Amino acid sequence: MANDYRLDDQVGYKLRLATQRHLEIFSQHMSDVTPTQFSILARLYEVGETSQNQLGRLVAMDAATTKGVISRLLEKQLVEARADPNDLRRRQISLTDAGRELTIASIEKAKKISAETVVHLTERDVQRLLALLDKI
Amino acid sequence: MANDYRLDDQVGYKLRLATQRHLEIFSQHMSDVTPTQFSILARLYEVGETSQNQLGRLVAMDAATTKGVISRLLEKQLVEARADPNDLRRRQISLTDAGRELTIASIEKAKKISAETVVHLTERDVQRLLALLDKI
DNA sequence: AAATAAATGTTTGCATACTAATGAATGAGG
DNA sequence: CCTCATTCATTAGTATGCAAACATTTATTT
Repeated sequence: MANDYRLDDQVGYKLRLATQRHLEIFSQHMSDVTPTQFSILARLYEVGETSQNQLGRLVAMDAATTKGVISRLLEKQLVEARADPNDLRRRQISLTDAGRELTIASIEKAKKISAETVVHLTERDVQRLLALLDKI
Repeated sequence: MANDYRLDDQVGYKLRLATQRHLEIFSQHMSDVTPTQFSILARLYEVGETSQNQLGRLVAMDAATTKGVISRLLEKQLVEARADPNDLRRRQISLTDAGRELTIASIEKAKKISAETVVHLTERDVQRLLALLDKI
């Protein structure tokens, strides 16, 4: 029977709505870069210079997607790329000074974004939610 | 301090990863239509003929996005559009016979998809997760 | 060393998604 | 009846995101 299926009760649908809400909050607080661009910057800040593909893997992003994101960050001069002398296939990516500054400032905003996203949840519920999402 | 910020612990990041996993499961089980297209079909099956904009709202989708999805469903002849005689701005959308059949069959697959997405969670945890996502 | 396999990055094509701007049609109020 | 804000649908522009095909380079096998 197809009558006992309610779209609104499905995990996937709710995930989409939650993500939608999160993205809305994100764009309100951070206008310089997109969520995807920020995750690249934040990871780059954590790990330092890395190859483009490796960086993509570190944020669970497709190689093709990563290329596009990096291109836009290059245009904004937030990251820079150089050839790896040891491996001619590789393209080493690193933060520029401007990129580092913006990343540090953005991380403070990101904390607020995360907090506002779960503003209707108790601290205990947040931990529970994160754990449940991990199991998916 | 930016040192106590871990990208991997953020709600937004985990939401993206969970969604990613879900989409992967989805595409494995349902190849005829995309998740977005399916949600339009499922809703249309629930509510019957509706205007395009209204339908978009019913699945929390932007009007511009909705237009694209409907266009592709029209090409696949799963839905049909007709002018509303009472309101010339409106475009009434409804399922074709083929669309209804595919929707009914797809709903069964969708149940499996939802189940597989939360396969690592207990029934109790699933309910908890859905409730927590609702609060976001 | 030659052949094979694997990794890296690029490009193309398709499908979301959102913003902003536009034009047509409608409805409410004066 | 007329104006004006609103609604509906479309279009253009930007940014993800994935699959598939490709060239280059590196690693592994034979």
